Amino acid sequence: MPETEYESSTLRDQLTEFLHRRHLRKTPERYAILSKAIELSAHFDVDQLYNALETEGYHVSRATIYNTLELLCEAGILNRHLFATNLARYEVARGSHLHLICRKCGKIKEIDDPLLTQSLLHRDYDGFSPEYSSSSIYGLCADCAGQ
Amino acid sequence: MPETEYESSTLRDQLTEFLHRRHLRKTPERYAILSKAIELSAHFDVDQLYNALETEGYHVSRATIYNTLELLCEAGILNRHLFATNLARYEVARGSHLHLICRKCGKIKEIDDPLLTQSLLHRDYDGFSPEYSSSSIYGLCADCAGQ
DNA sequence: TTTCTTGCAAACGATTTGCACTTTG
DNA sequence: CAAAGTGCAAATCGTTTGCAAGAAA
Repeated sequence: MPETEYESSTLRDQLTEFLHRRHLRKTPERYAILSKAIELSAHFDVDQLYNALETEGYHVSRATIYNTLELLCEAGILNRHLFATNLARYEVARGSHLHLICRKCGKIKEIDDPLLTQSLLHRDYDGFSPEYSSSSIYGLCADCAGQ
Repeated sequence: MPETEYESSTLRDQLTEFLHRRHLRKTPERYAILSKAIELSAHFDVDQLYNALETEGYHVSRATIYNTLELLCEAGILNRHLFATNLARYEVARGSHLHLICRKCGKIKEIDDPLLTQSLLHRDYDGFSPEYSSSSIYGLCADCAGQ
């Protein structure tokens, strides 16, 4: 069984468990949105998800997408990010996030750093319970710095 | 001389130098906005700055505030952040930023960590030139976790 | 006097909201 | 069937933009 399918079914189970625990309904829209989010996997925004679903003939209103993405964030399945622009971006939750953000062209490069994440999430924050972290390094990318 | 005044004049000089270098004009609005930004110091948003200026009888249009804050970011005097909400927040640039963000009530607590910042800014990022960093830890604050 | 800035109001665009209709439990 | 969820369109609201009037160089 391919790893992505394994992950994907795990996440679906995670959603089912979450919906059950909160007495919320298991609608097809919610699972369709989760599947597409997993498929897009890297940072995606609401419109990309909307278009991807539309392309394969599956129609869901934007309002539902907004609702569901918020739900998936609460379930800890997705993380929501706001970088330079005012456009929310989502990604499947993984512990480690280190983003190199060019403040000129807005390009975002992602770097994995499990060690940093571990150290950020396992400190004592005096009552605050950490769930996930996101570190952003702002600067100039090679292209923008070189001109 | 109090430390804040010292810092404040340094930042004003920094702005003057920046405007000179870029052949931009030294308008009273730009200095008024910088002064108020320094006075607010912690995270503030456009409206807080606007109201603070308005309260003391100094009128500047929002458009000018937006323009100037962007300028101050380019000058490296302020940093712009987007946390949970879609509202840009600014703060006087300091190397270290570690934010504890409650994903329920949106409260932001700031923690200083010069060591973390140093380690983030002095790595080799393969062509990318880091300028400043911001780390965000998302989770639940003591109040929201305890209910 | 030339060009940059400002202010105002209109435009924009991502997100939210209200409400009638549909579906899940 | 009752309550929750969806779709649609209108409303919201932070931010951007166009342009005429004002100020810096």
